[in-house]
Parts: sequence; structure tokens; C-alpha cells
Amino acid sequence: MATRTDAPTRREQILKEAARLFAERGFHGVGVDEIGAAVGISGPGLYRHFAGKDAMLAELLVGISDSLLTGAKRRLAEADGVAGSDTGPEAVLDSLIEGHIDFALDDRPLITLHDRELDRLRDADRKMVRQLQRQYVELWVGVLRQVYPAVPEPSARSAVHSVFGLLNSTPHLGRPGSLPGRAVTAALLHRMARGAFAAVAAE
Amino acid sequence: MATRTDAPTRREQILKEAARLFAERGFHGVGVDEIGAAVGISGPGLYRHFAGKDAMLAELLVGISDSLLTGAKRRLAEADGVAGSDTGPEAVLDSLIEGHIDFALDDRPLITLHDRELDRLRDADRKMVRQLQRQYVELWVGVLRQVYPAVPEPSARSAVHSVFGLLNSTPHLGRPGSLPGRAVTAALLHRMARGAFAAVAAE
DNA sequence: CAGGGCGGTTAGCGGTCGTTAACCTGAGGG
DNA sequence: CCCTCAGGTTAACGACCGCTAACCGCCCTG
Repeated sequence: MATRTDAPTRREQILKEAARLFAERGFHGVGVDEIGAAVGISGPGLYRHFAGKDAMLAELLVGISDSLLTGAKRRLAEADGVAGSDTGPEAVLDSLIEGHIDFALDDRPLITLHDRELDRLRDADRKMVRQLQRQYVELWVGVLRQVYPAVPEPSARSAVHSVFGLLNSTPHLGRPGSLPGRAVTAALLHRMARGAFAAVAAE
Repeated sequence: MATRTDAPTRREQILKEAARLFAERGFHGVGVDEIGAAVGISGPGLYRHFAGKDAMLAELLVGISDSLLTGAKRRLAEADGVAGSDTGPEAVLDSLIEGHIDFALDDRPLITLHDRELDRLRDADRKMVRQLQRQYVELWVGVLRQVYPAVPEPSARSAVHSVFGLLNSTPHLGRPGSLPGRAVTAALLHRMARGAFAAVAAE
């Protein structure tokens, strides 16, 4: 696994700043001049890197959804592990939760965007993002139903969406610094997510 | 308690449609002409009822925050009930959860707006909404700490924000109709919220 | 029956926004 | 040493948007 030490490319700077601005003020609330200014170039210079404002949002949203799904698939595969010595479904669920929490804590603007600006995408992009999101949800539903086989599928799906709401609440927890420390927050969120799931199963 | 049978006033129609549109496409994504069209009048006719587009958003957000807080205060007072025969804190917590769920299920667009478009308000309005929201949170925190006295205050506050995230996830649960029925959904959310809170307390 | 105001209408103004056009500059390669 | 081209710049255009101006008809009241 190669850790990246190289400086971020211009495209990456732009995407990062655009994500922050879109999350703060909404897609329509940010002008291309502001995005340019945030990376030290001005307005139309962005068009050397992106086809338009829409393209930036599209790349951000597809990127998020894809990386969430990819991460989840990897965790699922790792847990299935070497044949025979397979980890329990509880551990897989914990791993999924941990991954989602890492994402929510480390990429707050993206988490904010990803359920807020979806409708601003062109049809093709929106369809792709929706499909990735759906796959991600279904992956969680599958694991959840291995842990709690008694829970019917519609309830499991609702529960997963609700726990996403819980985990994605990090942007409302105050600026990072007023928090009691990242690890503590992560542990708290993890426990709450497990508690919420357990309550679904409890008759 | 008088049930209102009268037809909704023009102002109320406008507010309702504006809330729906703002929630769907974002404050900046909706034009005044669209809002007008949604109530059968056109564009500038709105200015007979509101000072401007901002004023509609302000009235919506202040209204939501205020009605949430007022409802919560009422429930708290009812629970304290007749002197001496006071309901347990668990029941109060359940009542708060129930009230919030009713709101999230019945006024989805407002729930969406209320944590999404706050920054589009004028300073004075935003300050007022923030204050109402803070009071609402602190009321929950107080009740939660009566139920689980061992939970330190910062954790309780984070937990409350997270459970709001959980309860406010209803807009992601698909259109009302794909849901397994309102009562079932409400019960599920209620159980999950209690489960999440319980998990905070469990060491 | 006069008149006033409530609740509409259309036209249009001023500003902003996304995007394009035209131009410039500095570094790398034949 | 020139040519190219990636990555900028500023100017400007066309569309759109929030809001105001000016006007109008209906209903209610004195």
C-alpha cells in the first residue's frame, strides 16, 4: 500500500475547495470565481481543468459513492478471509461501521454533499451515483441480516438508512476541536450505531 | 383545542409550496416565479404576502424551530403533571422522541430545510433560529441525563445530535407509500433511538 | 353609488452567474 | 533558437433572477 507523499495536483486542490464551498453554501450558492479564488487562480481558469461547474460536482459525488462502496467491498472480502477461518458477521458489521465513521469524520464536506446536492446532477451522473449508493446500502443490509436473521428486509433497509443518518450527523457536532477528541467521538458513534441496530432486532 | 377546518390562507399555501420546492432544489435553486406558479399566481404576486424570498425562508425556519421547542416544552410540562404524581423521565424521553418522529414524518420538507438552509438567513434570523435549536437540544440533554445520570454532558449532547440525525433520516426512506406504513416506521425509529441512547450509557 | 384597498397582472431594471473568446507567458524538446 | 502547449489572464456576452413600478379589477363599506 503506497502512501502518497507527492503534492496534491491542481485538480485535487480544486475538488477539495469546491467540496468545502459547496457544503458550506450549497451548489447554487457558490460562484466559479470563488472556487478559483480558493485555489489562487481566478474564475475561468478552472475551465482548463473541468468542463464546467457541474462536472466538478459530478466528479465529487461519483467519487464519494464509489469510494464508499469500494471500501465496503474490500472490508467484506477481508473478513471472508482465508477459506474456513472466516470472521463472524458481527465483526464485518463493526468493520463497515468503522469505515463509514472514518469517512464521516475525515471528509465532512463530502458527507454533507452526498445526500444534499444529488439532484443537481445530469441524469446520467445521477443515475450512476444512485446505483452506487443502492449497492452500498444493499451490502449493509446483507450483513445486517446475517447478524440479525429475524429482521425482515424492509425493516433492515430502513434501519440502515437511519443509521447512516446517525453516522452522517458529524457535521452538526460542532467544529473539530469542540469535540471530545476524534477517537472518543468515533467510539461513541460506533456504540450508538450498534445499539440502534440491536434495538431493531429486539422484539 | 380547536381543530382547524378552515381553508388554508394564501400565505400558508405559499409557505407550504416554498418549503417543498426549497427542500427539493435548494433555496438558490428555486425562483420566485416557480413558487408563484405552484400556488397559481405568478412571480411578483408573492410580494403582496412576503417582503422577499429571504423572508419566506426565515419564516419557515423560525417556525420550525419554534414549534419543535414549544412542543417539547409542552410535553415536558405535561409529564411533570399534577404535583406529586410525576411521570418518570423515561416516559418524558419517549414523549420527546415521539414528538420529533411525528414532526419528521409529517413535515419532511421542513425537516430537510432546517439543517440545510440555515446559512442563507440574515444574521438576526439565523441567530434566533440557532438559539431556538440550542434550547431544544439542551432540553433533550437535560431529560437524557435524568434517564442516564452516568453519561457526561458532552457525550449526551453529541448523542442527542446523532439521534436527531437518525430521526431526520426519514426523507431518505423513500416516498411515503414505499414505507411499511407510518405507524410501523414510527415504531422502528422510536426503538432505534432508544437503543442508540441506551448504548451511550452502556460502558 | 363612490371609493379605497387587497391581491393580482405585465414590463422592465440592475446585478450576478456560467461560460466563451482572445490573448499571454514560461518551460521543455527537436 | 524556435515552436508548442499547458495553464493562466481579462473582457465580454447572454441568460437568468430578485425585485420594483405601474396598472387594474373586484369586493366591501359608508
